[in-house]
Amino acid sequence: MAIKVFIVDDHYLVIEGIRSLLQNEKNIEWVGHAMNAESCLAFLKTQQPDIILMDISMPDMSGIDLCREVKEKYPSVFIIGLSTFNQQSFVQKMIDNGASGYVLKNASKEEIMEAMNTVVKGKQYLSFEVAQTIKANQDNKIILTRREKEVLELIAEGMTNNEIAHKLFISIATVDTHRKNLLAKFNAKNVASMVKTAVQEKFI
Amino acid sequence: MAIKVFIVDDHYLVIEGIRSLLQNEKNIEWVGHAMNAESCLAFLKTQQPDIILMDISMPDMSGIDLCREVKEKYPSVFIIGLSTFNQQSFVQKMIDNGASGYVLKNASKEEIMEAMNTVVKGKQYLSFEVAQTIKANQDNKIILTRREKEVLELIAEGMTNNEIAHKLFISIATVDTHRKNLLAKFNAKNVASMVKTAVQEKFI
DNA sequence: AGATTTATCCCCGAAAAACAGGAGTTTTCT
DNA sequence: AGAAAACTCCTGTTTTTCGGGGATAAATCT
Repeated sequence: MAIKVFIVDDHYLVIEGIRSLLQNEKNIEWVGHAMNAESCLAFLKTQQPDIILMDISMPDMSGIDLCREVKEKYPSVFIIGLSTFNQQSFVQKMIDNGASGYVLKNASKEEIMEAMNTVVKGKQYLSFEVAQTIKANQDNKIILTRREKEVLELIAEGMTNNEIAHKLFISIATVDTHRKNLLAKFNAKNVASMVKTAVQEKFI
Repeated sequence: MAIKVFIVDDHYLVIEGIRSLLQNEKNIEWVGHAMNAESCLAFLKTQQPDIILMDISMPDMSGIDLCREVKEKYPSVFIIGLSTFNQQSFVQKMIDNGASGYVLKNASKEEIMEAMNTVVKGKQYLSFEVAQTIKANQDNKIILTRREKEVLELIAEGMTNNEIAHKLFISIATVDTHRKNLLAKFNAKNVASMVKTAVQEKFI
């Protein structure tokens, strides 16, 4: 029996690409597409595909949130994240929210087919590059505590230790300690370089 | 006579999408595709299309550079930038390097057709959203001098005024002045907030 | 229950940045 | 050639950061 595939992506070209790709595949049945989260949910009320290929960036709702919502309502539908961004945080969130796979948009036809055939069996599929990045990132990952994240953000807002202390109702000394620990964790010699990497690595 | 179209994009799905889209257009002739800059240049040695649809992000060379190279060697070929990113700096650079148009990947078939029909006449085509963003960005744009950019980058590297002064062979006082002017231009009260916006707005 | 992590607080002193305000010289544009 | 912009340098003062310490209570994990 053919695998029923649905796709959600606001990029018209990608939808066309997938459609064209799957056209000649016998064990794949294209059941439709949506260009935003809302119409995807509307479609699911009428029928459920076996697999949803889901972009992570959409106009009305992020794929991350849509993924959770779909999985809550229709647990039997398998979801494969589809994205240009090989970014560990996105992948992790998709998986956390119930996605079974993650494939980059520069994937080959074979890879996409393999991904679908894998997840439909209940297994997980991550494209090679994604798996690589995740592994690499997990090794040299900076882990911040809740409080440190708060302080980091306020520092990046341009607030002084004094101002942060008042805002968080803690002592200046405490803020200073957090600041020191942040600098150490980021291996930065001052806030300028710390904020730079923090923004680049999406901490802020 | 049909417009000869070539596409360079490392995203397989996008190539498939475009191909599928153009298939039924009578005045469009698909002459081929490449998935990286090198094979694009190789193709151009054998024949020149009327239009190249060019992704800005590619594995071996950025579309920005490829655009310049192609335009130098084959000035009669029109180039349309193709990207997911609606980012003013990219668009500007593509245009500066000789591109005649810029279209987002979530464009409709009609928009892409219009873009091609426009640029082939020698006119410029920017997709609506892109034009909007450019206009919006030009209004509240922070303009930095060469020296200020240098200093900004070194600040973000974590260097002190003293270190920067030595590196650039200027006085500490001068670095301090640049720093002051930078803070004023960014409307920031310290480097932390300045670096944050600088990174976010792609100055770094 | 014991160990680890997290969050809190404190001191000191040197270094650096931020703030204020002025001023001369060289490029660049018109 | 003249104006504007960019780059350069200066003196001071105040504020903030940064690099060392060390310490205690509470939460979390094993």
